[in-house]
Amino acid sequence: MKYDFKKIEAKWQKVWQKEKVYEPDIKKAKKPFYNLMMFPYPSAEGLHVGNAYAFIGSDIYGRFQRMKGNGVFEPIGLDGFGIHSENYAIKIGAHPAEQAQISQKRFYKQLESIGNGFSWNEKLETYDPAYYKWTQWIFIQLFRRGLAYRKKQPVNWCPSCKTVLADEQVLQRQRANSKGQVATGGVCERCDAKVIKKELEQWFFKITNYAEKLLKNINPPASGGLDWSDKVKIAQRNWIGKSEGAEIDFEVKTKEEPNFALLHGYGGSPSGDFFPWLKKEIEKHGYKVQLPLLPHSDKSRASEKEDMEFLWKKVKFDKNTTIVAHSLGSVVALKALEKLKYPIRKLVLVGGSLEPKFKDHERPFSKTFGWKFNYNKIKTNAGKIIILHDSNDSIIPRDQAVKLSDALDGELIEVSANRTHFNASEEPSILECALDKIAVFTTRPDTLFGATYMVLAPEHPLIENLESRIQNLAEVKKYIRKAKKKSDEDRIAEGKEKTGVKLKGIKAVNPANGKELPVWIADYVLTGYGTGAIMAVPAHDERDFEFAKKYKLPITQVVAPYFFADKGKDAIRKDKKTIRRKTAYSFLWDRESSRYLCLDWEKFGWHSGIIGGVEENEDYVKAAKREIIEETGYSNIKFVKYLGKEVHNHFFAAHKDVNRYAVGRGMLFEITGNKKEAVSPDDMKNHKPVWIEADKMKDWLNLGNFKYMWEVLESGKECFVGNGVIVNSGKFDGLDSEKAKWEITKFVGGKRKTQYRLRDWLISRQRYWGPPIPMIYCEECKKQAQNYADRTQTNADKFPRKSALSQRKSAFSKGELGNPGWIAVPENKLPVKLPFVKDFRPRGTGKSPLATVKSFYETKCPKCGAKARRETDVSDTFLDSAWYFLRYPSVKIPNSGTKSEIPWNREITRRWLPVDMYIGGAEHSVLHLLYSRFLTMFFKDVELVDFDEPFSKFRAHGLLIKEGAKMSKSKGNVVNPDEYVKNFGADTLRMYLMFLAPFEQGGDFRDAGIVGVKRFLDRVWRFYHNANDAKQYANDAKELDRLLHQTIKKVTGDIEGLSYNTAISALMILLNEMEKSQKSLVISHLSVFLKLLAPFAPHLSEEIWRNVLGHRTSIHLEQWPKYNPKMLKAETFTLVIQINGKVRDTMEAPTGIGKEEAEKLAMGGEKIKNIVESGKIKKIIYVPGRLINIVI
RNA sequence: GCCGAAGUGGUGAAACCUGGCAAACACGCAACACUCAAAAUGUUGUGGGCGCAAGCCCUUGCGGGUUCAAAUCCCGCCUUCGGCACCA
Repeated sequence: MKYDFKKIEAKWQKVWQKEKVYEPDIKKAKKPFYNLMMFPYPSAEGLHVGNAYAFIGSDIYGRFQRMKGNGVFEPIGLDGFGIHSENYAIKIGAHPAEQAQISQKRFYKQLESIGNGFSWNEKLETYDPAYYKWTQWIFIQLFRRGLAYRKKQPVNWCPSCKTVLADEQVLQRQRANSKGQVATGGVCERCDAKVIKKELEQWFFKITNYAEKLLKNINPPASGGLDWSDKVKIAQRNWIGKSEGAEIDFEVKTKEEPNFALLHGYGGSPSGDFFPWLKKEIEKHGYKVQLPLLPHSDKSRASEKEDMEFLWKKVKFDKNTTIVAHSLGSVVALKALEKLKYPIRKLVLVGGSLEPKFKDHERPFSKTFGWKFNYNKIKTNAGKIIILHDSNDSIIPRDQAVKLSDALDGELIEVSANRTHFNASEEPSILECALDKIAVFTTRPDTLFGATYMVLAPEHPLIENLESRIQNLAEVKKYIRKAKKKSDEDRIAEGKEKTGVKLKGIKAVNPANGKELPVWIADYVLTGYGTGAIMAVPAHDERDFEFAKKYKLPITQVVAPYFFADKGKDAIRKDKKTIRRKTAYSFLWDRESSRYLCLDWEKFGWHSGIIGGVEENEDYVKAAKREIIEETGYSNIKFVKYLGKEVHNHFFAAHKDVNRYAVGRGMLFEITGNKKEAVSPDDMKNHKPVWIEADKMKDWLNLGNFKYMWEVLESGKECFVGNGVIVNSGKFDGLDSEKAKWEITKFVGGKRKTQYRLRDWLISRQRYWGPPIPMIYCEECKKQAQNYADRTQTNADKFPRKSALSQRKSAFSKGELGNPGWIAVPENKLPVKLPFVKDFRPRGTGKSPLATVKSFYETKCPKCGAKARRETDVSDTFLDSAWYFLRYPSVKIPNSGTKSEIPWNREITRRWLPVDMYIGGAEHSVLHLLYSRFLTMFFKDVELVDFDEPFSKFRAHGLLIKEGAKMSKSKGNVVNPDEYVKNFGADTLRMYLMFLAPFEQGGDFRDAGIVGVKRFLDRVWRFYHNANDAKQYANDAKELDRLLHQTIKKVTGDIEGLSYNTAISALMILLNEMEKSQKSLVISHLSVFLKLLAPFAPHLSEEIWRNVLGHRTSIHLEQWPKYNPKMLKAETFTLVIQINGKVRDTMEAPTGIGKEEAEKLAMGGEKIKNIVESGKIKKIIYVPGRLINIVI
């Protein structure tokens, strides 16, 4: 009988579907096991063999788990919404909606043909409105809770295709520029044009809110944590990129110094509240302060006229004036600004109010201070405006502060004052607002004293505020414009060379030492990270060093490499005193022979360069020169360069019998002639000069400081980024730099801060083929929302809930308040269906093609009914796939048991999730998995699920290549699985793919190899048809039994570890043996082998199981064989006999023998006897059950 | 530059976690059997060198170390592949 795989495979695929072999009872399944494989995005070219490879590997695992008695759920679906599918449609000139239907059909057919045990009942497609309805719903949930927001952000733009590109569509290319520097740059996937940046306003998800949790959960306590491969965990950890450091404020100084006018409040005075303190603090900075006693301090006299007349007469305002006004003083300040004929520098309103509405206060003001203002006038005159509000203010309600900031377009800063309404005698937040500051994030606050300049990102907001005081504004603006538009291609032209422009007229003050620093803007500082500004410490940061060198900025060392002997012969001795000495270290170079003159301190075991003390009237170079001549005699020498900066070395100097603390510098000298002086024998006493070859230096030198200097010489890296001892930092000198970090931070009033590299998730795509973002923009609601807008994010929750304001606030969700004008589509109006647009191709406008469909975007505001406009962007494909695993089990089950409709059934979700085994491509180990984890955490927080990690176990499959090269259409080496299914059968293809290499490693598909597996299956087929009467034979074959049990053990373990290749090889070995010993077969051998084979070759094994062995039910529902540990052991083993670790003989020995018996056995052999006789036995090692090693 | 993975026959690979006969299992190749012949199938052989042979020597990218014993553990280097890339 012939193995007719075509017939067999088609037959069983149908039967399986009919018998629902692979469909667990979703509601009741016992031991539910969710076996998930990342769903593919389909193209009409059909299933790639890489997809097949991954799916088969996942399926084998699922089948194995099913036979282990689990209710396995193995769903399948298509990720056909999004950019990949759209691009494919563009390429072949089809419409994605129509193409999706064609691709879907083909894909499902192909997926069926490879024989996977899918639950076909639960399939889903991301472009199905029934699915993306929920994708939109999820967007709305995030929006409501303030986790979806709008922000301007540069996007990738292809000027040739005139379209926005997703990051994945930008290919990184390495190119060399004209200078020969190599850099990478982005080019368009489709047309190869250089990609530039363009700014657009987009939707983002605040994944950064979960940064810490995303990081922490990766490395959970042993109890039920994430079983993921380390590689993926590390990749995620790097992506999140946590770093701890400090935020430190630098004060900004301009040529024209500011002066201050402090205006107290009602009933206050220059000696009340924080005013005396504030005046003193500002004066400390050397600025002039005016602090008048205003007429309104006397309640009865409060009036506009009087206050104003007083101000004009007594207080001087100019363009450098900063007004700080407290409480009712704010009203006076505003009126003054309205009348002023020129703008001032800055206005700080502390606990101020727009209208004379003071809570719980008697109000003589209504008549005297019921003023009206011309806000536009005030805005232009006030310069920068800051509204400082105390979140616990008992006098000024918060809505007043919000209104004030709205009316004036001011920056609202909400803090917790030391006393309510800023009534304490010291209020540091006021000082911070009054002075101009640049906040900086650094992980090295210990190097603060070495900050010699400051750099702002080109987009830094402060630049705008300082505009009037920047003397080279035109140049600066030009740089900013260029930087913003800068494409990666431009970067290539520049190499990685840093560029920047100095802000002339602007200085910053180093808070550690009060020194004035120049301020630069440069695009090597990124807007999106930290505060968008850095303190530059060129001596200890390579980037800053490079920049400082290019622009000739000062470099100050503040950390010295520190070498401290705490053990060994040079260890500090407590009984000796420590002598500090300035020391010159040098290497003398002989260019011709490429050797260096060093010192060998034979008695002390030191290998060093030339060492010498620096005398009072000498500098390092002079001292080194003198020392070289004294100690080596060479006098024709020339100084070449310093090797790094100061180095500290603390050790016990045996030759002088003291502890020495040497502070020194390394230098390189070169020999210029062969003149040599005599060296006094006294100088030769402790050490003698030796010449060392350049390539030996690294190994020869054995003192830390010299090793370091040699490294500097070799690498040319003068910048020291390591830890060490603090120098040039005032009272912190001598401290360990690691310890100094937080002491210096504290000293300058900095804050400890944790930064993450992770950025918020950009959701908007200006494309067609995706779920429309379910948002509507309404001008009417914008005004409403702004009135109550919560401008501050930090203290929003502190605000008392019971107040009338918060009740009114509840009319708007957090998202609506944070994004005034944006209203979510009501849930019962979902889905927002993607309209059919004939010309769906991306436009050159930076807008989605949906923006051309009037009937789509013209709508009414669901909140107020006014005319409104729908969002026309669609969401990122990653959003579709970030939650599909939650949907699968609930696809066919309408939700139940919950009040409001949600995308999944809670009970079923509880039963099936988290996913027990998730297999997918390594290329998704960062983004897809991170996004899925983020959404799951969010769902947990809003109580939609009760777990916060979606995938308990994840493994990445390897990449399948063809004949040693990546498969690609341009190479014409793409393998079409259909062909192989047709020619060899699905079972053969399955086994071949898995046999190639470990599943997690990936394999090399070579046509030649597949026949081996085909032969194997042919042999299985023939074997079973010939061995039909095996049951006649007695069970007398111990050897075969043992192999059978060993194979069960091996295959079981290998499948668990995804080592399918070795599992298959074990099956081959077993078949070989069974064929050889047909006579000793029993029926149990036949079933066991077949069951072990079943996950790999499901059709063949099913056919034999039912039609040859005569079973009625599917083999795939059978119990997985168990091995008997007792059956694994043999009665004899091969004793390996080694002489000196080399195998000389082997012999069969009974399993349990001890050392003596083994020895006797070994010596018994002629061969061994001969060898042993020639020498004396030193030692005998016996490894029970394995070998004996005789050492002679 | 940083992070990660990997280097073993003509080829895919196994043994690496847990040190103990390196190359399992397959492909390919060679010879033989069956055949008029071929295909298919089967049998045998197949890391390299020396040898008629028994046997001996060498061999897991390179160099060192630990050990009775190293592909396996440790240190240093080289090469290839993958990811990130001015993250202060």
